[in-house]
Amino acid sequence: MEKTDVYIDFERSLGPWIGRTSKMVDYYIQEALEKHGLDLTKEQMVVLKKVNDQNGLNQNELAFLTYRDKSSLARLLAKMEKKGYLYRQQNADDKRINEVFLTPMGQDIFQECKVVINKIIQTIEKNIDESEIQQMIRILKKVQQNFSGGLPD
Amino acid sequence: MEKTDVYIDFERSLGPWIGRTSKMVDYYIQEALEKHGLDLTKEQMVVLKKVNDQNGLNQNELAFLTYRDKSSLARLLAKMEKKGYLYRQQNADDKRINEVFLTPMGQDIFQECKVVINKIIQTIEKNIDESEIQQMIRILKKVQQNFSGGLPD
DNA sequence: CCCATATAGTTGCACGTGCAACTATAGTTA
DNA sequence: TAACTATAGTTGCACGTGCAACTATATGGG
Repeated sequence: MEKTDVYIDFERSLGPWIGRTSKMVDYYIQEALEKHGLDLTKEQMVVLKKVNDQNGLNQNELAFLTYRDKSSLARLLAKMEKKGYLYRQQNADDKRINEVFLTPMGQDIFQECKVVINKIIQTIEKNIDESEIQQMIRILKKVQQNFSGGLPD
Repeated sequence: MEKTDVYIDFERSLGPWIGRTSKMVDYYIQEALEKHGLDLTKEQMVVLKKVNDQNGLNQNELAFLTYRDKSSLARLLAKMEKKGYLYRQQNADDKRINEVFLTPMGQDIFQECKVVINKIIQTIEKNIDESEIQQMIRILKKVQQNFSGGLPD
């Protein structure tokens, strides 16, 4: 390679490491959910947890809080509603709004889910001490801030 | 919340931070590619780079090296072949094998791509010094190792 | 030589994604 | 009240994903 060539060392940079680790975390979560016999995807789990924590949120709020497009959220809700985990209730004052609630069945599923979530957290953070976790989160925040300014020209 | 309740603080744990940052990185890359007028997705870029670095890999190797299922890879290749970025050549000795090569057009696209990749690396790592990057990669490796043992019971 | 097994690649399926266009309702202003 | 605008949610589209079943070619043993 010539000196003037732009050297690409993407592998040694943060991006691919974050991406690959994220992918592994996702696989692990999916596997853990299946192993516990839960009929849930990782994405559905995130929505289930959010609805459990804050009952009655509308779809736009839920989409924002779970970092997805409102159309993606609508489709997740449709599937979870079909499985009987939650229901959408039209707001009487503003008929455009659907408020989302867990069914008793959804609440039960979430109780099971909590066990899995805790197991996941323990596995991810095994052999990593609290100071390292804080350090890591601090740097990840920096990375996120680096994108807030938009694209450089 | 009762003391006996399993407290879930997923938000303060590493998992969601890694996932969200990864998502932001992906959006950023996609945006950067579009802004440079490159008709490429982030995933196609990864494949393009790998084929550029190692010409003549077969599909299985390429799938392994880019961390995807061989079927996902096959579909990426089909799209990139259709756009004229690469071609697949059946191995004469073992007709099951396709070896993958960049076309001249694919090589040109990759040259453009390099500029974008370097811009991405710079943006991600802005205000983060080398020791922090090394620290981060060290912890991410630990997280990945935590999954290698399979699921705990 | 033939059959069983292994391997490379493809295809069908169900999942999730964002964007853009669309419907319906709400609110505001002439 | 009618018209314009904003907002919540849905739908079509193209993208990418893994798994399982499938085809075709290779290989090794009886």
